[in-house]
Amino acid sequence: MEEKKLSMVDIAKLSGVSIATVSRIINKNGRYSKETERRVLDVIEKSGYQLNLNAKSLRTNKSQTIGVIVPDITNEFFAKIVRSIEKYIMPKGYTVIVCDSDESESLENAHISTLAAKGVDGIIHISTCADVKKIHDMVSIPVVYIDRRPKNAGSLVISDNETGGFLATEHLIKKGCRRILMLRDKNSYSTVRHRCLGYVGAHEQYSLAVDQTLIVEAEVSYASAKQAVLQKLQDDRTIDGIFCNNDNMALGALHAALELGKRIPDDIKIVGFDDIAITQICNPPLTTIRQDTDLFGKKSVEILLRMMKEKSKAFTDEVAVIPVSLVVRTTT
Amino acid sequence: MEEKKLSMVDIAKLSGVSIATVSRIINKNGRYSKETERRVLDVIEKSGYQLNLNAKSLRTNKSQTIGVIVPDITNEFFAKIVRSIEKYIMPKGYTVIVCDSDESESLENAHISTLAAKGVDGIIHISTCADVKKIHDMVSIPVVYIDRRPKNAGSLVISDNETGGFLATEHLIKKGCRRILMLRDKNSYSTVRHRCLGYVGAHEQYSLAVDQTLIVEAEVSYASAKQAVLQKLQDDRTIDGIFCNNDNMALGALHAALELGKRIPDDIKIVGFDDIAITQICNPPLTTIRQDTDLFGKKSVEILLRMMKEKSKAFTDEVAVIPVSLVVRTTT
DNA sequence: GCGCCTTGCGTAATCGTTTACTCACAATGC
DNA sequence: GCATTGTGAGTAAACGATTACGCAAGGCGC
Repeated sequence: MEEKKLSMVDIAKLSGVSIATVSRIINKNGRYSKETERRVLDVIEKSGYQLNLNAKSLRTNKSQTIGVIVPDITNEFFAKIVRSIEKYIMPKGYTVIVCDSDESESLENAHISTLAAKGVDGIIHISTCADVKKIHDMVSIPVVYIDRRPKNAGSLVISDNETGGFLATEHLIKKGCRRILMLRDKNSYSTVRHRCLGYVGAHEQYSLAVDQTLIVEAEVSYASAKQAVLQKLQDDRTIDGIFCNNDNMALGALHAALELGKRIPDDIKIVGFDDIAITQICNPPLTTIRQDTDLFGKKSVEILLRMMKEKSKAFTDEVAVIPVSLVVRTTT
Repeated sequence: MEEKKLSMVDIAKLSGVSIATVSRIINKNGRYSKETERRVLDVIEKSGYQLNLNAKSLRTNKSQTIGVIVPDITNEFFAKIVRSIEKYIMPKGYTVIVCDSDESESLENAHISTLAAKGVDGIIHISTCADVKKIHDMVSIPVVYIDRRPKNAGSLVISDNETGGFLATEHLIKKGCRRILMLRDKNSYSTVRHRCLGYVGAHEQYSLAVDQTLIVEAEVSYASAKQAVLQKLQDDRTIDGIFCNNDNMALGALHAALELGKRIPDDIKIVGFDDIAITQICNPPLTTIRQDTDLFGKKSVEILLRMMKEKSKAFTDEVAVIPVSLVVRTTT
């Protein structure tokens, strides 16, 4: 039961070669005969030998591991991105360490510290910070920032949030809305700001004045959004459309409207953002702006791999913008 | 920019002590004076030195890291468990590597291999396998199996699924249902089987015959569940209650019923399982059996920590059963 | 037959820690 | 005053891999 873990030395002894040869065979580095290879592989197989990746990392100074930091893994949008990242980077031989920052800067820093101490080769980061300069003063690991765009971020993968905001608002306008409530996240992430810009842009394009009182803030939760919309709809009876910062909030808005006896989409039309699963399941199904989580993973992995390869040279920062699209359902 | 990473040797030199002392100070192992401690800590602070955890793990043969394997991180129930595990184990100084097995046995094995190679100290595992004997022949790491109960699992943390099935069914019976459809997951995990046992048990307790044609299988997805229920409700007009294997399926069932013009809960009553967020948001809100994800994390961490501490001695397998509770909402 | 390349291996240094031994010195007990 | 104990440190040997370097033997061209 308590068998000592085998090391390369054991394998070398058991197969009558040197440990250098064993290493070469395991890494397929050449300089050995077919015959020895077979013998050694045989011994490895039979003995159940397991390479010690810690030793390997120590020696080679690469860990074949990346860190992924997300604000909340129970948020379906983030979970889907994580899944996509794993899907694209595992075939390249990397392991992923997922960290949940719980939207807290200090936890975020703690995670970065341990990731650095573990010697991860790179990080994909959905950061809660407004400015990430401190992080880069602290550690020098390739980082790709995704979804949100903090100050001093190098490489980036973000959705085209402004266009998203524009498409949503334009859609509402074309459907006849003239008094469109914009329900935005209280936090001022770039995602939020850009969606607002799109909202304003659409108004300009269609020669509608932007009424600042129609831009309302709430927490990023169903409950808070519902509360805020209940309030606002009672204060302002002219509202005929709502564009929400994300689908959870949109759901809150939807239910607030229904609770007040509004008919959806006749009295009020609603558009969300993200295109998570509930949007198809809720009643009525929610019109929304789809973000391509698969492409998020794919692009960020692509860029990170490139950065890690060129680690020594100063890599150039890359920015990838992921297109969004309007998905029309029943709330508009 | 390209500063060489500092090691303990550098710190030792810079502060004029030996590297042993530096190590002792970092690990607070005693055998140094307050005075030297201050000096060394100062140097460390100023130089931005980062401990190399790979070297440490290599030397000590423990990695302060655990692996968590889940079938699908985008499933809110699993994501919440992961979050809870992190919450309870991070304060103990452990990092978590989350692996998504995508419900595939081979991916599961691949993950276990890398986790073993990385030298994780323990694993918390929601396994897709029916039997995990092979795994334990392969590696000898403490593992706590949670949620599902495979054959040859050692330590376990599972919900009281049978009681859950019983409570759900009893509730339906008490509300007047006599022809209760049980919509079960196609896969035959222990969770599924036990919920069925509860369903049968409640029938017996209330002297109702179990009609096998009322036990219907479907994939664990909204769409598949909806499809199956649409079909079944058209075939059998006598059905007046539905107990579903999880909330996503229950939502499918709910919408199938609504689509057929049934009034909920007047014509048909529905109960789900898990208590994920949508159950409160959907329309009408779903009665369900709540699983305590927080306790799942807490218990499994507790047991795993114990197993890791007693690694050398043969630890005794522990089984923790998490209580479930009925949450009554509007579908019943 | 001589130089030179290639192939197939082995030797030993190295990565950054931890820790078992030392050891000097001071304090304490009797 | 002498044995004992405790304190603050240093030396060096691991941990398990990778890899630069060395070397022998065989093949090849000329």
